[in-house]
Amino acid sequence: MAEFPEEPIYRQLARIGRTLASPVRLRLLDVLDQGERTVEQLSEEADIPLKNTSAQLQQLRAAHLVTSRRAGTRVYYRLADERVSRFLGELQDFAAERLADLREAVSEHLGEVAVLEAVTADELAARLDDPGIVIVDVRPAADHARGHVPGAVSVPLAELRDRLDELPRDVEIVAYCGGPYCVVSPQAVRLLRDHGFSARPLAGGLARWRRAGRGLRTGSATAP
Amino acid sequence: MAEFPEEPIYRQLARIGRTLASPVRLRLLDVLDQGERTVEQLSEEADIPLKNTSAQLQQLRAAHLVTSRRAGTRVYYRLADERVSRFLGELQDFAAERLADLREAVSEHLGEVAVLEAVTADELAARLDDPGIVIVDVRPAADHARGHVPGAVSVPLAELRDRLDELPRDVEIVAYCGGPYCVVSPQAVRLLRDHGFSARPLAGGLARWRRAGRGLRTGSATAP
DNA sequence: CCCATATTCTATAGTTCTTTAGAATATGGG
DNA sequence: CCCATATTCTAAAGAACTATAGAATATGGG
Repeated sequence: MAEFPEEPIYRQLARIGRTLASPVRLRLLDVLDQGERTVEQLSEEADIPLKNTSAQLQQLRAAHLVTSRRAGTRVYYRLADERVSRFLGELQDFAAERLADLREAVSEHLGEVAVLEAVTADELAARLDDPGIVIVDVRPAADHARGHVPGAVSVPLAELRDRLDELPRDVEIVAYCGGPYCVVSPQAVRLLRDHGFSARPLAGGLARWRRAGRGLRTGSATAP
Repeated sequence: MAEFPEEPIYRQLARIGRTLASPVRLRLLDVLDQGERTVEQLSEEADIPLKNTSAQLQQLRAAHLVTSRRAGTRVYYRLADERVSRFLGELQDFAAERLADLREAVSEHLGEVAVLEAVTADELAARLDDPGIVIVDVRPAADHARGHVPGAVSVPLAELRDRLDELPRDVEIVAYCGGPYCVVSPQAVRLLRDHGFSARPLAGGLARWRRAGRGLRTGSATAP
């Protein structure tokens, strides 16, 4: 056991690293970045056994990355603060930069098109007032109501096929969903393209938009 | 073993986390942030057994955080790029923000004064041309020659006691050394204060200065 | 007060990581 | 070509972490 004099300092730093060293915990953090969840919701949404979800949440809490509150018989977890979300984003960018295997896994999961042709948050921010684009929020309507990209229209993926005629054909459609590795918006883009629309996904979803310090709107919006 | 669909992505992210989960590796990264080193130099400077140093360097290289080059019979390691240094800094800030135990360990290691009364890089940058401060680089002269805060005078800690009369008594002295947890500049500050000087350390040392995107000067500088 | 539900705690098997000894490799000098 | 030096590879013991079963706790309702 190495015992250099700064060991206590680096041991503490390593606690953060260790907490970020588990795929399960990183997944939970990404889900929590979408908003507050109960243990059961997390378990279901992240597709992780309940007991393991609870156990990992204890570790996240011990590292002060999440906080919890009890409401009746449920316990709600959320990210400790907005800085955690930003740091997560930094980790993801940093990792993507240097691990080709990560870029490959993302490409495999989302599809190559979703990665290569994605609109960046900066690009979208610059074109918010451009009449040549329509922004479509393909998450469940409740998520849209809780906060969305300014001007974004809510068309949940499940309804998209039946509501194609609400969308204009002469402009570019930018579709987004929640997390940075969410497959919903790539699926929406594929569906739209199959029907002759010009569509691209938003890189990193709403999470990256928020992490870039971009504002959100709340409340509902009607179709264009 | 959890097997949610995004697992391959998060497994890759976790590789970076895992690499940052060891006190030994974090220490090695901080030493490498000071500049290129051979395995033996690292082992000695970080106070970690040679074989363990080598083993951990393999892992850092596998995660693409460091690169190496062979020169004759030595192998030199360095951080893979400047982004690694910045990310390290972000990790350190992020960890310090939420782990009271880390702040305590730093306080214990450096002394409370060094933490509470340190000059921030921003503050120092704003006062670079202020005639009311003198910046003293207390690292070995060779390190100073390789790069230093603009205007900084080289007075290695070992020589400080004998060169006190070179320093002005009517201005504030800012002393700095290399890494964020380096004890050399706090020691210099204590020595200076004991001799009636007004002195403060630079928070985070030259590492934080560099990570904040501040420029360096190279070459030698004479005493004030 | 007892019950059902949601979550956490305790204990443990299995896995992975760390450390280090000993063997192996690579380089330059004689 | 052989040797000394610096580093890495291989192997193995020990420590730490993950996942999960089973027991325990906390809450609100009847």
